Amino acid sequence: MPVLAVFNGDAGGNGGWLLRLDERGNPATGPEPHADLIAAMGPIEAAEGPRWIFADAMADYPAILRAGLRVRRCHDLALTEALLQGYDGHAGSPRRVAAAYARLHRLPVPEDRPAPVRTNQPTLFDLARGDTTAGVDPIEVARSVYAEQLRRIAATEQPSAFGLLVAAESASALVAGEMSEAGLPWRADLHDQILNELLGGRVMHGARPPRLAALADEIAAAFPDIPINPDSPASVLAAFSRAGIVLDSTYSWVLRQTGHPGVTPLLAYRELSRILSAHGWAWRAEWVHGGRFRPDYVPAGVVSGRWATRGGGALQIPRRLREAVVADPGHVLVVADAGQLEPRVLAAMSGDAAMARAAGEEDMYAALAAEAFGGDRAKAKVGLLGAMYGQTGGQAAAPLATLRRRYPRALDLLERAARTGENGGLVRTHLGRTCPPPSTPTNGGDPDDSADDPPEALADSAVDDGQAAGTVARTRARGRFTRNFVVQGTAAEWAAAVLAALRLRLMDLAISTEAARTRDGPAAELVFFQHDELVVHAARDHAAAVVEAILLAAQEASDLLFPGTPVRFLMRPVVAQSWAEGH
DNA sequence: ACAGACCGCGCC
DNA sequence: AAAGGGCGCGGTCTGT
Repeated sequence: MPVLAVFNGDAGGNGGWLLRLDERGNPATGPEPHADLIAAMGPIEAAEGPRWIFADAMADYPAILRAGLRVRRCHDLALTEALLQGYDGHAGSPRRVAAAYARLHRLPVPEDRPAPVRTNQPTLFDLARGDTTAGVDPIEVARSVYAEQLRRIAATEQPSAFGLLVAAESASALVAGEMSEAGLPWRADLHDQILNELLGGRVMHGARPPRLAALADEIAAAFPDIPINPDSPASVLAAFSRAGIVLDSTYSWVLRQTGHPGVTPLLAYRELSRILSAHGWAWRAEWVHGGRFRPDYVPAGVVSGRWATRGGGALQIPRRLREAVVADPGHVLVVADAGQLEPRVLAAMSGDAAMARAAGEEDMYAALAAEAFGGDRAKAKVGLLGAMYGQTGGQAAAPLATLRRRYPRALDLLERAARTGENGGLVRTHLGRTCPPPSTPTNGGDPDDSADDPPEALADSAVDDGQAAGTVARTRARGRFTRNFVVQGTAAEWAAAVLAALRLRLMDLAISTEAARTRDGPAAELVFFQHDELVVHAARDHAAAVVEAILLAAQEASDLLFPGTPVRFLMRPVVAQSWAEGH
């Protein structure tokens, strides 16, 4: 039986209401006010483990965690609303929905609670548009939104798939809260060691560390006729131009082609400078505390459903620095990443039997190569990646033609998605996440109101027109976006399902072991997730159980999304002391 | 002085 | 040899 938990949002208070619902979202009892909502939730979680309905788990769950409670399941109204609005062709901006919930939380609850009114309650969408009326009851609004969401989910083309998406998305919000609370183990001493080794030591704020200073001198020496600031692309372009080399960008691969002696120190400078500014001492002072790096995860922060983070650059930690991520004494890190996830997803979702056969192998690219590319693995890989990203020319062109001939169903899925996008249409992932509508030049960057605008169609007859060239380029870009969306988004769904399954298994592991929560911390907990890779921090004794849990979670996710598929989704857990070791 | 665009690159 | 998806971030540069 689902239980709606609404915090009343008063400053710093823990008060709120619980309302038990039936499976259609109708009230099963009256709302219960609680001065300490979390204290009231604890026994219910222990006894029943219900699906909690939260207005916005990303806002509500941290306080619950701080109070020492973890819940097994939830339905997140905000994330679900964004999914449903997206499904209906609206932009479904999570920001708008979040704002609606902030407003919902601020609504005063009528002292004399009226009998629940079934009509005239504003929907969340109304709230999001600011159409609220005074005197509405936030508990009843949340309840009716939930009931309405159940109805809308049931009305989708594939209700069970969409329901799975909602469950996985909601679970992601719980995982994100738990991972932020746990934090990624980060050894400051090792981080220092690496930085010192790379940069030659730490200097006063603002000055260049020795290695960077030396490289800057080398660069200057290579361009004797003109002062050069290696941090400024414009200055670099000017320096090369003075040396007789005219470039239109300073991308590393462009620079490398020049063969100029200044290139080697310049690229080395940029690489080190980036580590210093993005993940150096200043970064650590801001983001690492008590031996833990705690980024703010934003599940579904990317339109494709991938996670984003706010601050801390958590999804861009340079490989070199991963040596500083080391398990606590008596613990291990279990690192697992999904190998070749996106091409396997394509094989499974397209139902292309030949490609699925290749995806049943350990190395899918090698299998494709053996079957269709005379054993040339690189060709198979570049062709398939090009197909998923929308590359048409260059070295991908020839392999693409081969792929289209040998794996027509898989390629057809991609090309249909691209065409739909080019024609202004919307595409969906395997579970039903819908891409945002195209933005139009008239409304600039805000796609929120563009759902009814006429699509930009690809007009071949207008290609000659210089004015239309920009439109054609935008249209093609839209096609590449929708083409990639279906694969990237479905991969994100598989990964979210793995996370959801794994966190339940890890909770069970904690419960079943005596050392569920010793002074050394929990038996095992998720501490990092990045698109197709996860890290579990576990007491050494539980390493084997965690490995098993990861394998089972991956299998569970595959069975949920693609029952019976011959495609193998590889998730290879490695037990290691440091993240770097774990691959 | 501050905001926003652009750049180049880190990760997937 | 050199075209194509999604992000976040810190730096420079431009405009106000």
